Amino acid sequence: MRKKRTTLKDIAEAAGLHVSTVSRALDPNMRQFISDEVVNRVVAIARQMDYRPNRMAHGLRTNRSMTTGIVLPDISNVIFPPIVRGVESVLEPRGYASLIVNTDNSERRKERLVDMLLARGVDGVIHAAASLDDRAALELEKHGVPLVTVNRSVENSSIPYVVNDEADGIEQLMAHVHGLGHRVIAHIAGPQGTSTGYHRLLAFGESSERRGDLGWRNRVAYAGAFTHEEGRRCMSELIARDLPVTAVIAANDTLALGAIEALRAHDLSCPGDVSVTGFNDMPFLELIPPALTTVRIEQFAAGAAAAEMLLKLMADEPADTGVVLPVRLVARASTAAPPDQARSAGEEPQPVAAEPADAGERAPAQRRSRRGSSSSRA
Amino acid sequence: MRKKRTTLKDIAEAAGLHVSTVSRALDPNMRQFISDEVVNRVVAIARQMDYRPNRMAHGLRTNRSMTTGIVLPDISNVIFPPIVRGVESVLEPRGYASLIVNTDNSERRKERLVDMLLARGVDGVIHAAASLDDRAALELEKHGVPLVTVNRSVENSSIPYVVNDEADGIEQLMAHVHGLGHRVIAHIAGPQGTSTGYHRLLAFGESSERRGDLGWRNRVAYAGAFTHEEGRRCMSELIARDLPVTAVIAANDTLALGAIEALRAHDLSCPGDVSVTGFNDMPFLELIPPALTTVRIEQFAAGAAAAEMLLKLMADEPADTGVVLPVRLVARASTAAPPDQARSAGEEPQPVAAEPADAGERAPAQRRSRRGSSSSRA
DNA sequence: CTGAAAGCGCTAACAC
DNA sequence: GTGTTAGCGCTTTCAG
Repeated sequence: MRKKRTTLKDIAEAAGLHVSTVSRALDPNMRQFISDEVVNRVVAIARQMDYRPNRMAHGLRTNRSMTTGIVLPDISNVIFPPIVRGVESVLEPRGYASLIVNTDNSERRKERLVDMLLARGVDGVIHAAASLDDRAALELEKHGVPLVTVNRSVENSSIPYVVNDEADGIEQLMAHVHGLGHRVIAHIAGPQGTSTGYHRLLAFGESSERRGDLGWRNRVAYAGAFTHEEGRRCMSELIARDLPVTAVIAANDTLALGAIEALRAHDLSCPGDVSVTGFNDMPFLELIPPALTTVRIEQFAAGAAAAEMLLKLMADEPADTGVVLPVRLVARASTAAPPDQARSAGEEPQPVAAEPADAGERAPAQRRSRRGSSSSRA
Repeated sequence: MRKKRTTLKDIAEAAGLHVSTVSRALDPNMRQFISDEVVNRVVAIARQMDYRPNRMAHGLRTNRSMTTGIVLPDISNVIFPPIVRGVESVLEPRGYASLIVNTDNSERRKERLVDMLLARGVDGVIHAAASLDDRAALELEKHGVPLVTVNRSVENSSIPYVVNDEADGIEQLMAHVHGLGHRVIAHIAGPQGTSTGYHRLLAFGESSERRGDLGWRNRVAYAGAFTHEEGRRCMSELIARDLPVTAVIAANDTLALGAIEALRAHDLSCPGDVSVTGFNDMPFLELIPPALTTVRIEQFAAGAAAAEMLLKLMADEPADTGVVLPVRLVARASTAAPPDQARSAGEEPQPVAAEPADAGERAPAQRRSRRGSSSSRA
């Protein structure tokens, strides 16, 4: 059985004052209207009685719970915890606590969870699991709950967002592999219901066309989720299409890891036969061979920026409609010059590492290669 | 500005009933006292008006917030998210939401955060960041807030816990390396203020002595935290002691990874010169060469078990005083037979792989070896 | 400067 | 079965 908490009333009785006076004495903004003597006495008694304001009562009265919601696809996914820490780095010092929920990419679940957050009267929500047409987000908007999406955005809405520069990230990757000599480049696209999957694909297409590659559509495989398994499946699919692909831009690191696994299963090496790139720069990535070339996104900073925006919204101050954070290429070992030569089929000559073209079509599966090296016992 | 929520009063007016009647009609446990006709009407109106019970008001009245706290060292540490998911897998279906806080291993911070949880009236707390003498946990106990520690335990207290079988895990690792022929085994001990660090060291000592090794104390390096850097530092320290160590039992995976890095920096190979083991079996570990031999703990199950206990405590039902979950050895590539021969100095002959002893003392740094293989570009 | 009174939205005796 | 009343702990007019 729990001990009864001390309330303002208890303090009031102990101090021989009215509760409202005690309330004022304990409220930094109201202290000015109370004599110093009383303030000191009340504060002393409060401390001594181990008083802790009841936030539920406070919230009921003021309609502010000092609690926010953080909606994630899955906290187990390594890219989200840093976002959460970023959010809390700004919210916690301001007195907010966070209810964290995981949608597991289920829209139904998402709506249930948002309902739950609403029921608890959250003052605002950070949404890292948004889909392009996010019903739950619109529901929050409808109820006037301040909302910022982070990492992903909601299309055709005025919902403020903090996202990464997907287009620039893809462009940097494309420039990198192009510079290495690759001319036939494939894409493992992420779920098209998410802004990340969608915009990265878009950027891949635009970047391809900018380089004179109009046939890129044939070289896209669509992942249903940002998972290892889907990466594997998509890579197998690409291999089965028997195109002369020498580089694969995966929509994120997890897909890339799966893709490399599939290559290995087909006796192809990365980067010997096929170069592969990721997106996000997950922790520990540099330790997994071949160390993945990827694009680094600043998750902590994104979370912090989103929280700053949310603070403004919660205070009814004007806030940005959106922030796009810069990203940067991290070139590692999973990309290298294509096997044999760089091919070119009508493009302008490239400045970097572009050897004279080799006209013949070449299936990607033609050369035997070393397998992954990590699991043999010494 | 937020739209006003519909309240019981709104429904009461719309239905021409009293709020208390509406309250009963909406409460599954009170429905029985209300006529079906009214129940149906109320439910219909509630749905139509998008009614959502105000949990703050409910909590204020009933003294139950339907919210629990989860205290972690750091959600960014990959072993904790699965625990959280395990907890929520049982709590969420029962209507609880969770406030997650990160202590960053600071006792001061921990107390502040527990204060914050108390202020929000959490119905119970899952504590995964307990220290052996945890003031914050005792504070919670004092206030009568149901509490279960998970992963770690609090010494000399009656606080219920869910932990892993540290002793058995260490024993399995010791049996494994001993079986491979290792006789001079070191330990990188975790922080001695945590039950994991403390009990693993204890188990290392007992297991050593059971095998006739009484000199193990000289082969222990103490890490101040479960970090990569500390693992590196401790391994360097062990190397500097110039003992004929051929195997190192690190208190967890992160320390082990740091240790392997230090070996590499000293031109020693793992497992060629020194075998290294971890504890926890973090995700992706099998992909990082040399794949670490470790002990797998069931984090999700631990979280779920802790939550089950918490549910009982919150319902004032009798609960276990503690649960010890079994662990299991995962042998991978970071352990192998010692270089040259297995040494033995007075122990009984070992059944597995124990070659005749080599009498000479041998410094661990004597043989040059291959370096880590992950970062070369093709 | 301090006190009195009302009420946030809900539940739980207690009436009828 | 349903209405009445009181009150959880707090803030916030309104008086004085």
